[in-house]
Parts: sequence; structure tokens; C-alpha cells
Amino acid sequence: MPRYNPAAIEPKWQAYWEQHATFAAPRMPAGPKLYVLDMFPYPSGDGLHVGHPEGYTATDIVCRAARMQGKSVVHPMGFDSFGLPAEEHAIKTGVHPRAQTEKNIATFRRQLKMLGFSYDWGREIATTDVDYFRWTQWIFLQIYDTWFDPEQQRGRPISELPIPADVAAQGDGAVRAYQDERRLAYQSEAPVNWCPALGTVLANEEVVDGKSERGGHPVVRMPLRQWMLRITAYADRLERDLDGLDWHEGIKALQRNWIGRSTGAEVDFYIGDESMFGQWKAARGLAPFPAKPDDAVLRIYTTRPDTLFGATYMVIAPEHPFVERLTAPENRALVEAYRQRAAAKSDLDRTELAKEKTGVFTGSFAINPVNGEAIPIWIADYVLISYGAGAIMAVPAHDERDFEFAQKYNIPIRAVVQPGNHVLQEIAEKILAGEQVYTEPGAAINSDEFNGLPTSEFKQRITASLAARGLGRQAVNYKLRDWLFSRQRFWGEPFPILHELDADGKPTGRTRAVPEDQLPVDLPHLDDFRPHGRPEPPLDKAPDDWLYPVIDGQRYKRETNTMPQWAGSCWYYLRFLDPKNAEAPIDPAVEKAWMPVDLYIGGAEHAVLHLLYSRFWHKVLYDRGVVSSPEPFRKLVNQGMILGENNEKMSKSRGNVINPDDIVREYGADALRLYEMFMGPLEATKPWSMEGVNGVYNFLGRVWRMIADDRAEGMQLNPAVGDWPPSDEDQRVLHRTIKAVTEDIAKLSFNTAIARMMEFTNYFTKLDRRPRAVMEPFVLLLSPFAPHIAEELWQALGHEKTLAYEPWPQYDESLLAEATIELPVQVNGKVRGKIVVPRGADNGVILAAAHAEPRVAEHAGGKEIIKQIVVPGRLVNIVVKG
RNA sequence: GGCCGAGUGGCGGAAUAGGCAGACGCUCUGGACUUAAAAUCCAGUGGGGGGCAACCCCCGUGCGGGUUCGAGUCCCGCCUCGGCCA
Repeated sequence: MPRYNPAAIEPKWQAYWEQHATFAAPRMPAGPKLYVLDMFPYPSGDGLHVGHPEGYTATDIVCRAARMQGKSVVHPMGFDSFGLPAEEHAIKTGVHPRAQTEKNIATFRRQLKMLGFSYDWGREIATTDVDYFRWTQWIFLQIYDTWFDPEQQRGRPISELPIPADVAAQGDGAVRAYQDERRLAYQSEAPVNWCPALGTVLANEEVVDGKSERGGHPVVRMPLRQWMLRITAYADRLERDLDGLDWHEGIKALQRNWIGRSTGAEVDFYIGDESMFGQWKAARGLAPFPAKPDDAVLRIYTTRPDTLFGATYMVIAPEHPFVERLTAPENRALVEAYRQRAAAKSDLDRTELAKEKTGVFTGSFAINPVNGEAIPIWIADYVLISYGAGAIMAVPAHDERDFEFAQKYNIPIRAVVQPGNHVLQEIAEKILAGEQVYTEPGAAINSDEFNGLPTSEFKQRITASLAARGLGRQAVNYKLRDWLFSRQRFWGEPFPILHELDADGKPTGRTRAVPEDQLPVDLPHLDDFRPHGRPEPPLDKAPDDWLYPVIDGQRYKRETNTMPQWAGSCWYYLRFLDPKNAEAPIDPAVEKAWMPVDLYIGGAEHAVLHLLYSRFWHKVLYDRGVVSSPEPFRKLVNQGMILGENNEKMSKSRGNVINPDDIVREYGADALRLYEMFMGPLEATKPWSMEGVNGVYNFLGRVWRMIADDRAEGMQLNPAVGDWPPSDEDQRVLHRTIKAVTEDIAKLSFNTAIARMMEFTNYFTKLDRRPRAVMEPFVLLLSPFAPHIAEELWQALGHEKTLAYEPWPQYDESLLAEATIELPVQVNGKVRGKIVVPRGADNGVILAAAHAEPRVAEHAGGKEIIKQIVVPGRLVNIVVKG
């Protein structure tokens, strides 16, 4: 075997590992366990991207090293294979999405195997496997069967939901409706992006500037019956449990931000007959604040109840259910036109991008509960129906958006917060005159008996006061919204839900779960995948025998929405541990033994949604006793993005995409792996460099020649390698390398580990006696990074079996230290010379040596010494005057 | 606008806990081997200045201050870039 030839040795060892099932993990861990997980890829038609092997190599290094360190390692891989592109392809070509998906998976699997990752391929799953999504459906039914008990702060079976007597008295129908309203999976009307020209509903990312991405056709937002998951019930736990996780603080902050917990107050504004206000208010004082607002009031949520006296108008979202009622006949036309315009805009357009606020007056008034003032109710799209109560009190003096709006529509601006002393007098006057907005805390003014109170105290006092009078209460609100969990698509998991039909074939409004023994609900056969031109999901085209099952003589219509792509990735980490289980999603004993995931690596683009969603499912499963721990991912690391050689994001349109196949063909998998790890810190964004790939390829060539004889005909050791006894210096270099590589792997600092191995190679290639006792541990150190070359060299060194389970080299601290050390000597902080002293020399000896150093003497000699600092093993600093 | 992260040679990046800035790699330059090239090996490679030379001096981690014997690292005030959110 002459030259280093990855094209020959890599397939050889990949075949060896496969034949010997080298990386098969036991069903139950044997000894200390380690669960290392990659974010499984979406198998796109483009094949693997160089971003994928970055995280995958990192986890592979950790796994390979851990196996050698005696850990029981499970390291699985699979495919997140539902998704829009396969369906789009099917619409165009008529090819079933499954066929396309399987083709793409085959490509991904080939590419992943070509890179030599130590996955246990026996655990491979795809979210599109019927055997897999059977359990996705099963978990959905658990969620459907669960309500959230606010007292215990946990999900409980719906059968344990206490039914109030008055509901029970109304009979079975009322009880079921009561339960349905409280399930973690419930139905609701939610807006979708309906594109009449394409005859289909579009995902948010398919809508650009209110037009379809494909074709640029107009898109309207229309309400449609949808499934929602009540993730907001778990908001507090999702936030609180972040504390115990070994995640980057930045990612935790991102999640907290997304959850967006705020504390404020709900307040009811009276909207009934003005003359009855006094009576209404008095009645409110007699009972606690109603859980649900009645028709006489407009309920708002505010984080600034202290500005209640400054409210000069109200705003309700265009979708608010009271719009009809509150619109005076003469304003109807205007309001209707406004609502239609708002419907065409996305939330983003309405809030973030809106340069100018717009709105229309309804003609109605609400009465401010604290001062009895009647203030106009407006409709404006800067208020979203989905946040808070979908209605706000507007305080233009102290809110930027309200201020802008009030200026535009000439609405009074009344200051109720006296700015703090840090605000310039001139500015403060403008604020008090309503000419400038002030959003910071201060002291209350124009607020009756509350005048003078600081903002934070005022908030508490007014909230308590409102609560005492039945007009409001303290409330917590989240930016996080319930999860819109249905899609109007074919290529997704069908919902295991049936809608009851009456004798005329009309839905009764009652739903039921598909019985567990009838799972999975597979996708029906469709003749073609083209849209049917109605907003209803494509599964409405399914044949009747699928669409209309009969159970116990009762006829049902199946749910025709499908689940979003997030669903399958919410729990795949569990199924990997027990992928073939036909009785349950996972055997509880297996779950208890392997969970939680010890290390989870993936792209930062999933830092919010995927992680939040899967944590939510996990918590529901935890509450329902399916899993034993409240959090799935103990340690999380986000790999950085790899940019193109031109420092721009890689994309086909920029023409800077690097294909892993090309790199492997030219340099080999080991070089690709090593390069991706050597580029820089795992979490950093960094540009690709072909010259850098060549650099690590050269390093592998040097390693090869250090051990193997590249001029020999067959595989033969370099004559310099032999059973020579290692010198002290040889030992130091080896043990220093073992220590550094071991510690760097633990820190995921792979780039520096590789640098240390390069130093080792630079040292030993210069020697013509390379002790076998030093070469062997080095090959083991290299093996997690570049496993193929390491196996080949290990074999050349005379070993028959794979090195995958060889014990990891240990370093000996006593061999690291040299007898003498070199210390830099500074004079006034500048290095002027170096001295060599025995290790552990005392300060007197060190200082004497320092002063004896000619250049030090030159700079310090004859001057007054102010201070002398000796940092043991580090340096000497002599501080002199002048 | 808010939050998070980052600014170090020609480039990617190193630098425990405040202690020799630039490890390691790339690039480039020179040399060896070769008829020649490739491959390989050896040496040099932050900027400026001085010396025949071994060497020596000054400056230098985005900018401006500060703390310290000593700051890439800590503190204060900015600037620029990237990500997320509004």
C-alpha cells in the first residue's frame, strides 16, 4: 500500500463496520450510558449539504471517544421526511410523494454512510414510516385526551376533569362540549393563507408580500376550522425548566423571549347603555371578576394598568368578535372595507413593517371604569386578535404606537406619568403637553387618589383596587400562542380523529378519537395530487371508504387536515431507543435507562420552535406517565453556519454551494470530517476554504507517512517505526497530546485538538526513531476524528480487530513536566529576556537568575527597584523607577 | 429600537483564572531533491526602524478612556458586523 489513498481504505472500513455491526448499541445500556443525538435531516432533493456533516462529525467524535472510554453509547440517525417539496413535486409530476421521499432518503443514507459516522443504523427511522407515525398519532391522542389542571400545574386525563353541576345537569352533550373546550388539542377558527388562483392554502413561508411565492397570485387570510395545541398552558413550566438545562444562555434567552411572559392586568370597559353604567359598576362590586367577559363589556389586557387614567381611546383588532356589534350603521361600509384590507395583510405587515398606523372609528364608546369617561372605540390592525384579549386601551402619552395613531387621527393625548429627573426639563414639558411620548416609569399625575405614586407601586395598587371592585384582575400574558397544529396538505400525518355525522350526513360537531387498536390511520390513495380548488384540505378528495368509516353503526367523517412537519420531530429521540416496538411508542424501562439525551447538536435555526414544541410534547408525555423525566435534552449545542468561499450564505443562486460528494471524491471522508472540525469553533459561523481542505488532507498524508512506508509495495510500516524506547521528550510530547486531545474533546473544542495532533506529527516526523509505543496511542487519539485512516494504520501496526473499543489512552501527569522551565523576565511589563531555572526553584533563585540575564541587567541595572513580581511557572516582572 | 453574539496578521483561527499576543493550518517567499514538473522535505512569513552579523529598538488584538506591576482578557463610553425579536 503505497500512498495515502482514502478512496481505497474508506469503503473498506465502512464495509467492515457494517459487517461486524461495530456500532450497534445494546437495547439496554451496559454500564454508564451516553445518548448523543443529531438533529435528523429533512431529506431534500439536493442531497446532503456541507452544513450537515459539521454537527454530525462533532457528535461522532464524542461518541467514538466515549466508546473507547467505556461508555455505552447510543447514536442513531433517521429522517424528518414529511414536508412540502415532495408534495409540490407530486402535484407537478403525479409521482407519489412517498416515492420521491424514499429516493431522497436513499441518497441521504448513502451520503451519511460514505462519511463514516458511527451510527447504529439498525435504529433508523423516518417520520413518514407508517410504523412511526402510528405512534405520532397515538401521542396526539394522548394530548387530545389531556386537560391542564392549573391547580396542580400538570396535564391530566380528560376523564378526571371535574364537571360543574350545572353543566352535568344539561346532559351528555353539554359535558362533552365542556370537555372538548379544555383538551390540550382543540378545534378553533384560525386564519389561513388562502390563494384562490392556486386553489390551495399556503404556508406562511410560501407567502411573500401578500402574494403567493409561486406565481405571485393574491393571497387572502380567511378563517378555517383548525386544530390547536394548548402549549400556552405549559408556558410557565417551559420557561421555568430551562433553568436546569446545560444550554447556552443565549438560546435559553431566545426561548424565554419567545414565551414572552408578561404580568399586567385585565380590565373590563363597560360598553352597554351609558345611563346604566353606575348600576353596572355597583353590581360588579358585589361579585368576583367574571372568568369570561359578558356582552356588556370589552375586556382588555394591559401591562401598564398605571396609565388607565390616560386612556383616551380603545382599539379592537379587525377580527374581534365585537366588531359587528360596536359598529354604528353609518360607519358600517368603512369598517367593512377596512376589515377586508386588514385580512390581506400578514401579522408581520401589520405590526413590524407598518410604517403608518391605520384605523377606522366604529361610532361606539366604552366607559373607563376608573373615571367614568366615555372614550371612542376604534378598529386598527396594529392590534392583533391573537395577542392578549385582541383589544387594548390606548394611552397615547405613554405608548409609541398609540401616540403615533392618536397624532394621525387627532385623538387627545393626556400625560399621566411625570417623567423622572433624568429627563431634560424642556423634554418633560413637551411630554406633559402631549407633544412627546414617554414610555419609561415615573410618578403618577392626573390620576386622582393615585397621584404621586411611582409606576411600579401604582401598578400593584390599581390592580388590587380594580380587583376589589370586580372591574379587573391581575393577569399573566404570553407572547407564545397556542400552536396551530393542522395543515391543509396531503403529505403529513393524518389526524386520528373522527367527526360524528347525523342521519343527513351533516357533522354534529362532536368528535371522537380513532380507537387505539385501529391505528395507524394511513394516508388514502389519491388519483392525483392536484388541488381541488377549495380551502378544505386535499384529503377531502379521498375515496368514501376511507373518508366515511362506520363504527358501531355510527357513521363518521375522518378529519382531513394533516399534522405539520414539526409533529414527527417532536418525539423521534424517544423512538430511536426502541424503534421496532409494536406495543408502545417506547418501552418504559428502555426510556428510563437511556433518557435524557446527553448531548443534542443541531442548527441554530431550530433554537426556538422545534425545541419548544418537543419540550412541550415531552412534558405532556411526562404528565401522562409515558416518560420519566420532565426535560428531553440535557445539553444542547448549536453548530454555526458554514458560509461559501465568498463569505456569503451558501445557495444555488449564489453559485457557492460545496457538495460533500465532490470533497469526498477528491480528498476523502476523513479529510472532510477533519476539515469541518478544524475550520474553527463548532458554534461559530465560518467560511469554507478549499485550500483549508487541502491543508488537512496534507496533514493526513503526513500522518500516513509517519507510520506507513509509502514506498513499499504492500502495507508496511515506515522503517522509522519500531520498538525503540521512547525518550523523555517523546513521552512528554505524547502525554501532552493525550491530555490536550482528551480535554478538548470534552469541551467540544475540536479545532484545537487537531492542532495538538498536528504538533505531535510535526515533532515525530522529524525523528528517524518513532517508538511504536508512542505511535499506537496517537492512532487511537486520531481515530474519532479520522476513523478510516486510523483503522488502517492500526491494522498496519499489527492489530486484527477494529480499534473502536480499544481503551482510550491515559496520560501520566508526571511525564508531562520538564526538569527545567523557561521563564520570561519583564522589566516594567516588557519582556526583556528569558531565564532557565529548575522546576520549583524558589523566588530568590529565580530573581537572581533574572538579574543576571544581560538584557534584563541592561534595562533594570542601577535603577531603583520598586517591586518584583514572580508568578510561579509563568513569568517575572521587575518594576523599576525611571 | 430591544436582546444575544462577535471584532486579533494577507486569510481561517489560538491564547487556563489578568501573566511571553499571533499556537495550528492556509497563503506567499526562498532553498533541497528532480533533466523538468508534481509530490515531498527544510527555512522564513504582524507592521515599522537600526545593525556586516548573532541580534536590538519602537508600534500593534475595532475606537476613546480607566483599573493594574501587567489588559486581547476586567470596568465605563462609543463604532462596525452577524443572529433573533419588535
